Amino acid sequence: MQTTFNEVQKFLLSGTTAEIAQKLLGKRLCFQTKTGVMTAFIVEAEAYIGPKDQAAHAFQGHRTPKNEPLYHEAGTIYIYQMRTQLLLNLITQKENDPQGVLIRAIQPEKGLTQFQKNREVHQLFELTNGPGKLMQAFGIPKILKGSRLNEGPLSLDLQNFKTPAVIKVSGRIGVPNKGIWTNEPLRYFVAGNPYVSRMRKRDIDSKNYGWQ
DNA sequence: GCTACGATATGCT
DNA sequence: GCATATCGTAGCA
Repeated sequence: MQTTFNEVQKFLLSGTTAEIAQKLLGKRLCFQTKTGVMTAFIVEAEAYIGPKDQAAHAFQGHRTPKNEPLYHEAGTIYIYQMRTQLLLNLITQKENDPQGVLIRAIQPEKGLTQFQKNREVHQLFELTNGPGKLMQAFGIPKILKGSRLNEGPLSLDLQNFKTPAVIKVSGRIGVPNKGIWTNEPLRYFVAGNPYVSRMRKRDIDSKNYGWQ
């Protein structure tokens, strides 16, 4: 049984964007490639709260072709390019309510060989512990910007998921000098999971990786 | 056209 | 921790 677009959309409308960012932890991302399917669990996500959020691309209703997908309905994929990296966002809320969740880190499950082929690293945990890194490891193309989840190669699986033992909260990364928005607790991650960005070695739960 | 700059990654100190 | 690589896009002329 596969998750449908309608189910994903319902899920992405089921609370505030901050709540959804939190609920996304442990959910499974699937990417269909020519050679097979690659899957990974979300371990870190940040919420961006629309026009009032100084750190969001839709701050003050800013709207251009570049961030247009932000204004689309829940379940739309928004890919932002920063320098040479791509960043993956899932749109939450209704049409014209530009909110979304930035996927910051994942834990690979199936297709690990393909992940490592796409992105060679010395340390395994370096593979997907950052927003640009995970896009490279997955090999997700920018063309998916503006398309919908579960209708193309990229889908969100709500049936097979893990449950975080402890969810931690912090201010968002890379958001300096933005008043209260710099420290607003809108970043959520699985405590102890080694794939979370900026995770300190001694905080890693090497037994369960932070899962229940 | 030209310029400034960003939700980063990496490598060096 | 801090500099810097390096690229698409917006904003303006």
